[in-house]
Amino acid sequence: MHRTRNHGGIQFINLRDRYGITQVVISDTAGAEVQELAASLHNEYCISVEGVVAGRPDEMVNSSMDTGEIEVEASTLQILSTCAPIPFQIDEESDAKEDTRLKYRFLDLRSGGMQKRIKLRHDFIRAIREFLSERDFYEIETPTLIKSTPEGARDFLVPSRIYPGKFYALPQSPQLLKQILMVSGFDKYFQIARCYRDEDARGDRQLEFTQLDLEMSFVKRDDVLSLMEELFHDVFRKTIGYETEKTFLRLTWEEAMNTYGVDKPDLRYDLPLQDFSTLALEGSFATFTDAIENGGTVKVIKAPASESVAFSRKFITSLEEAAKVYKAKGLAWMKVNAEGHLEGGISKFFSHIEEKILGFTGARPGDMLLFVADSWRVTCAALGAVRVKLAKDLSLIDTSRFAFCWIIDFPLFEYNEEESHWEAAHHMFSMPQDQYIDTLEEDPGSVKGDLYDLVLNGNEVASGSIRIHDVELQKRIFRICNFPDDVAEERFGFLLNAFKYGAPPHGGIAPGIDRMVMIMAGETSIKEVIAFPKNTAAVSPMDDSPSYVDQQQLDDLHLIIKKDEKA
RNA sequence: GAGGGUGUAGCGAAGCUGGUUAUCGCGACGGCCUGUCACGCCGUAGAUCGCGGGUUCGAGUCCCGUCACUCUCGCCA
Repeated sequence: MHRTRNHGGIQFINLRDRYGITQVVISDTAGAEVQELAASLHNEYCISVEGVVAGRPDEMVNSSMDTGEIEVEASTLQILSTCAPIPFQIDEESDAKEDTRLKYRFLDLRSGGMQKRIKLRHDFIRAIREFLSERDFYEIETPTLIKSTPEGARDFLVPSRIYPGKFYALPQSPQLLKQILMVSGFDKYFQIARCYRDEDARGDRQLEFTQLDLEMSFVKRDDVLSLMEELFHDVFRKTIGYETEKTFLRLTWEEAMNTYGVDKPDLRYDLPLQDFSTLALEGSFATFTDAIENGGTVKVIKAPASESVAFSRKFITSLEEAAKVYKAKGLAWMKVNAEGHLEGGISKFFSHIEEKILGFTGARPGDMLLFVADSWRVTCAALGAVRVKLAKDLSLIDTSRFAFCWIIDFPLFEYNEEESHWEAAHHMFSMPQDQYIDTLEEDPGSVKGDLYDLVLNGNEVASGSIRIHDVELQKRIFRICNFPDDVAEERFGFLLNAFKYGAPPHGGIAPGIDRMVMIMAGETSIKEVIAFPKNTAAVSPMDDSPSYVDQQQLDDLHLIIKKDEKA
């Protein structure tokens, strides 16, 4: 029972189920007994009503309600279950704090919004299964108790009762198993796979999450990309009636970093970054020239004049704060005044090349230019953050769009300063691009991989690659990543062994289901599309996991708990 | 590991520079009401202001500490 309105002689009940709300009328015709029982009803009771569905009198039609033209004239009423006082009201969207919503998730899930999002998630997964099944993919389950392999994130470990001191790990993804399925001849595989990574949670990250895991044999990069383009075109149309582009824009990693400052650009707005280094050298602003002499880069972004937001000191400071999060030391600026001249900020260092700057940036009266000078990485990241904040604050985001793009040609390796060795930027099973294969070891940092990410509205929603299927090449990659042959053999021997037996070339991708549904639902937290999520402290407030276990369970698992130093 | 924000009744909020009995809406409880649909009207109860300490004649308000939640950096291929 959603709500009731008792007028003494007549009572209305809004009866709610998964499909919506229908009005029940309790009037004289129901009889005194039913009327009396109805008067005792409270919100969220579970009730059973029998009666006649009838059209409402003309003037009583409620046009704002799907079922507003009819009502049920009750003849019998039964209380199936009463309800304790509820901690928050159940409406379309709950206004309770997230913590409270999670503690009483069974109530929160009754809200219209949660019901819709869970349905959307179901529809999305169903459409994916249908699309891929029609294309001859097999859905194959892989184990959730696997060997712990060093792949990047921390593993969740499961102690073995039978083998003291040995552990299973929960998969960070079915990566190695799906590659082995390729060796086994299942050349088109997918799975709606749960993945586990023991790292800190975020708004768009849970420690367990769901991927569409997918792999194909005998494919090149473009085969995977075009399959995904068709898949999402089909699935978006079927689930939310949105027509995506037939093909998605492709940017190289370098292009994306240079133009948008991130490897996951939001293309619902433009606001490109421009390289200002050449012009900076013509000016006399020491911060810029110093940065360039130290091998750095100066970049500029143009903030278009806004009617609603003044480019005040306070506003610029808030942008500078955004830049500083990404290690920029500051944010330089200049404005174009009504006469079309540069003024304020650092403009005095550049007055002699005003024309060039205005031409280069296309800045018009009322616009503002914002600069960061630092190492290439810091400059890109910091100004990229400024770009995102500008788009939000100046309301430049077209929220009706779903803007997909591919990011390709990622670096294969990055250097781990703390541990002084190279490691895989993506994972160690991705294929280097052909032109680098002979000389991998000479300059790992310059090697581009056959890697691709799918980006949607500024979120990384899928990541994949063409894989290595050659034992020797795989071993070379392991060696570069500080896994000598004996260690690699111990950790990944089963994969190397499989590759000895006629492994086909293969590649795949893994779109994140939670994130995609989140974006489709217009939400900014994946908790809104997960029935039972955990909070940022990795706790489930409803069942209070994680929890302590009995000593007997620990004994069975041969575990001794070290006393916390703080305790 | 680090930074920002929040914490006042079951829920959501207000409470200005410290000053009577901590305010409002929703909800709950009791009553009235025959066409409502966020029904309406009358009434009642409900708060150690997250917790601990300090400053003060006096603390929801100021200071220190601490806990919880949340966002972000790190981390997460």
